[in-house]
Amino acid sequence: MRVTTDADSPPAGRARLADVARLAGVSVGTASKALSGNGRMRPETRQRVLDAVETLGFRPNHHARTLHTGRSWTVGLVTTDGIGRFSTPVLLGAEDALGEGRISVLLCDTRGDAIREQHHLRNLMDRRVDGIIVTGRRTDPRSPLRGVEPIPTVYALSPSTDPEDMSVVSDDGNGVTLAIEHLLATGRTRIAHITGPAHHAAARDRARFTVELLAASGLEPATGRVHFGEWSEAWGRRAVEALLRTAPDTDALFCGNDQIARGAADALREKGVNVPGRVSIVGWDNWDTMALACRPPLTTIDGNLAEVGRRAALRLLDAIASRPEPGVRAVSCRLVVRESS
Amino acid sequence: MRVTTDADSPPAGRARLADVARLAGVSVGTASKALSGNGRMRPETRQRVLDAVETLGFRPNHHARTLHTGRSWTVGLVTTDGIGRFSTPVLLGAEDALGEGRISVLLCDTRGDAIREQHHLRNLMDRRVDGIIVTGRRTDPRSPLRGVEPIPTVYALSPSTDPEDMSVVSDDGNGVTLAIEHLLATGRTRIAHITGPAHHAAARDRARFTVELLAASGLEPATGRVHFGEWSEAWGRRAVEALLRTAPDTDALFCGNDQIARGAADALREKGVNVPGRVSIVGWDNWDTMALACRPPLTTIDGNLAEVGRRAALRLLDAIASRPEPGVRAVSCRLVVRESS
DNA sequence: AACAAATGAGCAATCGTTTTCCTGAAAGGA
DNA sequence: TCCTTTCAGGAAAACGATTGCTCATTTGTT
Repeated sequence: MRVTTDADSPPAGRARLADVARLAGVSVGTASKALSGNGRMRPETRQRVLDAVETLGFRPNHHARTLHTGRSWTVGLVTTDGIGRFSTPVLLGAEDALGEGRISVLLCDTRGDAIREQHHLRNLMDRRVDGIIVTGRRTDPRSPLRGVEPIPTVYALSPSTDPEDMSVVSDDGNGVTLAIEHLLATGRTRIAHITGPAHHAAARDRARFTVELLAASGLEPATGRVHFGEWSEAWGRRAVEALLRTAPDTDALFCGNDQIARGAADALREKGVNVPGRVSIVGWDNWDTMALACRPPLTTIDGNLAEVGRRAALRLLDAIASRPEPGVRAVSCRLVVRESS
Repeated sequence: MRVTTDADSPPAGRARLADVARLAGVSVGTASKALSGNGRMRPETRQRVLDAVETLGFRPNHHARTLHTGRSWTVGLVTTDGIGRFSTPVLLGAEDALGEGRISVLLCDTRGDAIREQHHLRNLMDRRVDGIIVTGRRTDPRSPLRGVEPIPTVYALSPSTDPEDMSVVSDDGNGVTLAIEHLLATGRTRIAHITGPAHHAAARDRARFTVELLAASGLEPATGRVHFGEWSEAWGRRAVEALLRTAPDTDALFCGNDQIARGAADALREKGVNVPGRVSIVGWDNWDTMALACRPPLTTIDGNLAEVGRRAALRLLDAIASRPEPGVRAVSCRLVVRESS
């Protein structure tokens, strides 16, 4: 209930377009046109409206506008489980790119729960979001969202299993290439690959690319096989200990993530093996708290996750402007050379 | 432009309340009342409406509702710089508590830029958010938001400098008490405190509480003073090396965060000093990748950051329901005992 | 049986913009 | 001078729900 003492008194609360119009001596419609730049009008009229906007501190009501135009200038950001180390940069990259487009982000954390996901999706549809970005912490493909048909959706980091959907991922093949070529270029040939659990796509893919790429140079992994394990420092240490026994002539370690790499570096140092003198190490993720704290600081592959988020947002904006381009796009990785190689 | 072939045909696109009403054979107003439970009506009438809702898959338009009622069921979550290790759990805790209240979260990352902050605030006001939660990555008090007067605001993690604002923080004093009492209870008396830079409130406050609490037991820090430095492992290592020279009889380290603690643990191990045999270590943050990967796993103080977020959200909900309770509330910490003590 | 009270349901105003007509008036051309 | 364009600006209909008010019916009371 807006309180006004009489018809022409200054309005209580926030100024409405009607107040602006009255002050400028024009109709509401004209005021609207003056602001949107749609209708034609005398420059001085427009200026009067603009001045009135200034004096009253008028800001248009977002919901009224959305109600009429159907565009909410909002996108839903659905994170599959928690907001972790991987989804955070994606999320920030997306928020950044969307902010440029004056679009706001509704955050939905599903905690990996399908019920909660459906719940959030209905909410997003009720709020008439212009689009949805889905991101998870793993690179394993995920099943597409259900029941959001008319709303453009982009999958970031974890691609959709449906190739007709839009997905943006980090290019693991490219990352492997950067790492292996760097090691070969610095004269290493007996390269071991230590990585995470085989049931993670990230581990499997990187391992496969590694083996293929080594084979292309007539090489094979130092121990003849890839070492799957966990994404932990402890696994890195254990793997190195085994490695020093089985293949003591190994001259480089390519690790599936920075934690494994750091564990490996620690184990080597404690065994008196010089890094990078006798063994080079390359990690993956460029996770600063690991890579920089490592002794020596880690050479590592940066998945450019913020860029993945940015690109996902840009594709979403394209799709919203109805230029749908389905398919998976991969963002190149970056090799960050530090002292471990 | 909604396309209908004739007045009574099923509507294209999403169902509106008008469609529900027509199907149920009642007026729009009655249908609305049937759903909100506000008006009185014959049970069978209500049921007809409910059935129609079901058949049409009707979901109310959020913006239309907000436009009329003024409540958007949305809160803005403003993070001061990035979304880091500290703001993430706060954010998740808040999102969780707000989700219970069927409220959505608009994410605003200011990147520490005042211009961007103002920009986001105006946006939030345009969207008529019901409330705002402000969070940062430091515990240093921050200046209150400007120009959001009528909107309830809660500061999480970094309190507002204005005591009349609502703030929720982690209780550093309590954390220090837990840590020191644990060390004393396990027989340690020559306790050193190694922490971050003195220009961080987190470092200063924890140091002050530590000195006070030791004094209360007739003790003083092992070296007679607190060691300020950085929040890094490297500083932890350096500090320990200095400590072993100046005060070799030190029997416990209380570190300002887990990174320092981990660095300290590494340095001690490498000097052949047994942990926890000869020296106990307690860290702060319970940051799993540090605390669990540490050798030995770290005893540490958990700031319960998710709970800080939850409590901030709950206070905000209270304030929205117009029960304003200004002031700073502190969330207790938790001592997580592992093998380093 | 007659009148008052309670109840069920509809009408229409409202929220604040956008946008589509539509109307005068001014300007231009013959 | 008269007729056709162009132009400025207004009136009003959306957009989709909520809610106060009104008006018939029932129901209840002597």
